[in-house]
Amino acid sequence: MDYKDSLNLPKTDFPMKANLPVLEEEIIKYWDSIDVYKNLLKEREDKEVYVLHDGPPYANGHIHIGTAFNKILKDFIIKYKSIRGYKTPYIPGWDCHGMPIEHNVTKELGPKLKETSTLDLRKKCRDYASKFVNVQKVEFKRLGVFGDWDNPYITMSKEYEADIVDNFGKLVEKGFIYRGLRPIHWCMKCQTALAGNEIEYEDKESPSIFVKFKIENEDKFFLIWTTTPWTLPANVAIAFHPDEKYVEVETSYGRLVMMKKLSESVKSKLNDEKFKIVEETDAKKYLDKKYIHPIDKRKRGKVITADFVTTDVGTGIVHIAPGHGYDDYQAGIKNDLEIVCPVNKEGKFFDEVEKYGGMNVFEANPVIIDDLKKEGSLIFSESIIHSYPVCWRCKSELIFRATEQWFLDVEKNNLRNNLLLEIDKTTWIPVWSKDRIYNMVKTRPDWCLSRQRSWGVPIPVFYCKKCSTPHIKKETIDKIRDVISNEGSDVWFEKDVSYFVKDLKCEKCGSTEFEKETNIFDVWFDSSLSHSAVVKKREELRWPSDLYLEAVDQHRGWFQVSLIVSTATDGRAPYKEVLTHGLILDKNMKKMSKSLGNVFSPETICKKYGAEIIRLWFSSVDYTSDAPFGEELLSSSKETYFKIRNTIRFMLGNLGKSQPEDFNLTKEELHPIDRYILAKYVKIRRRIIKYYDDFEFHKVFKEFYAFIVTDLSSFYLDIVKDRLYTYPKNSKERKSGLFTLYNLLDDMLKLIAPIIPFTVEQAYKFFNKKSKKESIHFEILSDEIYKFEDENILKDFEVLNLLREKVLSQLENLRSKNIIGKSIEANLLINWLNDDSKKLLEKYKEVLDQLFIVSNVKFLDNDGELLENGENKFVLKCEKAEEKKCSRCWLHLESVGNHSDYPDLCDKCYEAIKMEE
RNA sequence: GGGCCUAUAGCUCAGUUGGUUAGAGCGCACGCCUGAUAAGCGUGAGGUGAGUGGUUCAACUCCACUUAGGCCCA
Repeated sequence: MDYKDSLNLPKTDFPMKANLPVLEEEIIKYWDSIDVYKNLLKEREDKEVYVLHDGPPYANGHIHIGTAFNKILKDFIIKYKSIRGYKTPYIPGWDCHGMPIEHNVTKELGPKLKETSTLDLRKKCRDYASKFVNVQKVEFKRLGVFGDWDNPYITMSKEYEADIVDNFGKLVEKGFIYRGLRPIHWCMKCQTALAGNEIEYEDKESPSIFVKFKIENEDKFFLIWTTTPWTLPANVAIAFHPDEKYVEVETSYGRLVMMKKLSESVKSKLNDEKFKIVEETDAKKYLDKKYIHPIDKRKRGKVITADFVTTDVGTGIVHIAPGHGYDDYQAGIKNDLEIVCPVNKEGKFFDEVEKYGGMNVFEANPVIIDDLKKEGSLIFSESIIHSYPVCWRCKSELIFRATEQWFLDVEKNNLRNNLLLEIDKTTWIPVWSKDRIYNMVKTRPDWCLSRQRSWGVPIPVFYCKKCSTPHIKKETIDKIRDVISNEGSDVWFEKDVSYFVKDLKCEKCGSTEFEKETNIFDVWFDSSLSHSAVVKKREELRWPSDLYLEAVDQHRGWFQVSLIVSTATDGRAPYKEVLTHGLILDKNMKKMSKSLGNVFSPETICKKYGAEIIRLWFSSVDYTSDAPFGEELLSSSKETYFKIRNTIRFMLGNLGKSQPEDFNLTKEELHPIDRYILAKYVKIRRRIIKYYDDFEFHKVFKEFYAFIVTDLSSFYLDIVKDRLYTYPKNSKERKSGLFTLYNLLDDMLKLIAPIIPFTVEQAYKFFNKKSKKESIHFEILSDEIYKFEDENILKDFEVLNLLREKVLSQLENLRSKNIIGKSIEANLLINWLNDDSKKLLEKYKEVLDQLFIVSNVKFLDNDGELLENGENKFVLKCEKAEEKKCSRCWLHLESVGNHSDYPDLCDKCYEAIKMEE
């Protein structure tokens, strides 16, 4: 007879197949329909606030896997903190101004650019940014990220722009802002200054030349080395290394001074038979000497020392042009040199420059070399390949060019030291990231705030039309701020000076005619102020933030600029803790790039696999270093997901339609194996909570998944299913199992909710719970489950599990000999050899057959395998069960045949059948 | 060229202050079950710890260098 229908087999509508791409879309619609973000905050109204402030991605293009990684990591934290009972407002933001957008818009315009007014261009940029804000918003939401998507912060909003101007005013008032002439990277094609992060390096071929500079009133020459001949017209000095030895050498070209260490290399390059060292000296000997300028023979140059002088290539003496190099500039400041910059914004020499006026600097290179050759001062020339800065957008080669710019002075008011102190006070995860940003801040130059562009917030300064003196006053800036706060920053390009401020008078010349600054702020200045424009302004947030979380490149970027402005204006860091994650690389740990074709869009993956699969993968990798990503890797994530999902489904299926009140038991009434699995779970859960608190998601993932696989699927669930299927429906044994499943599932769903929010939401719908909420994410993960803590039972099971291992291996042995198939076809003969073992076996004698999933466990002397572990000593042996098989539970038991109305049933199954009749 | 980081099985990760034979899960191979079934269970094979050298009785672990890769800066 087939008793299958009399069993309590699992039954649930929670589907085995997830069909995540569709399911997720549906759940997102559901979340929208219940306004999950707002109502979650409402649920936590009176709770402590946790502020994770979102760093704004750039509103340019679709999101990529790296952006997704960052947002999902943030979402892990937001959802975890929330389910632990914090109120977690999360305001996503977008960085909207800046060069890349303007560049793209400019490119789209093509030749039409010339007819486009600044205002029109800005309008197009604004539309462009808006478009991608909306695109990315949808893409982020699709990943399951909770946030205030209806009210994000947008750096091009009026309020935000006004706040930028406001903070600039504060910085001006405190004296941090100055206007200075300084060499900066200059793109002559884009005609703009570039910030450090807008520069790339490429290999370039440059001339490398040795030029002799005649020492004044002596028949000797300094032999200098340079790779930028075009900077020679701007030469004002030459530099020796302070600690190196120098030599004077007789050559066919006269008596030359050079570094001793490099003289051999110079000799071989010159291939000069006359080459002969005649005197050994050092830099000091030449410091008060002058030399005749290589281009303008009327001028005289100075001799200085500098430690940046290269000692392994060249001649050991370098020419210094403070207007055309950063090191040179620093040396110039130190030695009080003139900053000469005879090059215009198109990269051409000023017309006044003799011979080379109007010539492009790179075109001038060969001409200058030729001239030097003609007059005999060039004594060697070759080509070298070196890495050279290029513009990040147009890829054309950059030059250093001294121009007037607005700067933020990092030394003012002891700012640099304060930054370092603030870095020290902040918690950095991982710890090394503190050293990284510390070293960067320690050596960083002043911040060049101005950009010669259109798409950005204008620098609120006026210039006297007559004498060009800048008018930069807090009161004026505040007035400009008020106008922008009402009308947006476009107004700067629309209206005259008088619209912003009346009765202005030049402090210097008394003129009342002014014009507006045409430069805009570096886009990093915009995002640096989100701590003010967002965290301080939004009432649901609290300043300073608890956490900033961005990729490792933001040590130079957002982490640093935010720290600078916040410390300058508010005297402290805008964050208490900073988490840095690595980047997503391809499966071979190579950088992703379009040209290599190894780029994945999150959208495609969501469509094919689902966001949960990406989330699961992200949770499994250690984000402190870079992580690989590729479609192949996703398949392991997929397997993992199915295992978790199926385990949840099995638990839901066994709980079926039963309600919690159907199996209300006390801890003491529980089956020992149930008490054990709960105790085991508690132990693992404590660790998981700690990992969450430390933001170590890959450990959360690992512990959780290992529990699912090792403790639940292959151990507990495999054991308990016999009890759930075959025991009388209302038996205590069965209730105990249901009670356990219920408590485990209830806690586990909440525990893993931050990682796979969609799946737990779906499971929650099929889960019969008392007092259910609209969403599982409204629930709070309390520590109530810790009441099942039980160290003693864990200790007992350490030994029992060793026994189980032995039993399994013996069963496998029988199976390989075709004596048994499944394990319940066998019996275990076991005996103790000492008191501890006896106690243990007697304590659990009722459940050992279940634990080992065999038909009978018999305490008999036997000739089996010896197991010795610490205080315990057993001998055990498995053999085929010869008892009759119960047709219902399939166990081989003595009691089969006891009941004449059901001769093929054991006692327990007989009882179960009778109760149902 | 400088600062910081990474390197343990095919994959993702563990490995306490240096101390037995370097662990886990997945994947893979083989077997079992067919009452979780596009599931479940068991067993097994996989490692020159990136490389070289050093410190030590003892190094995956500490030090130096090298290689490969990443970020940032020049």
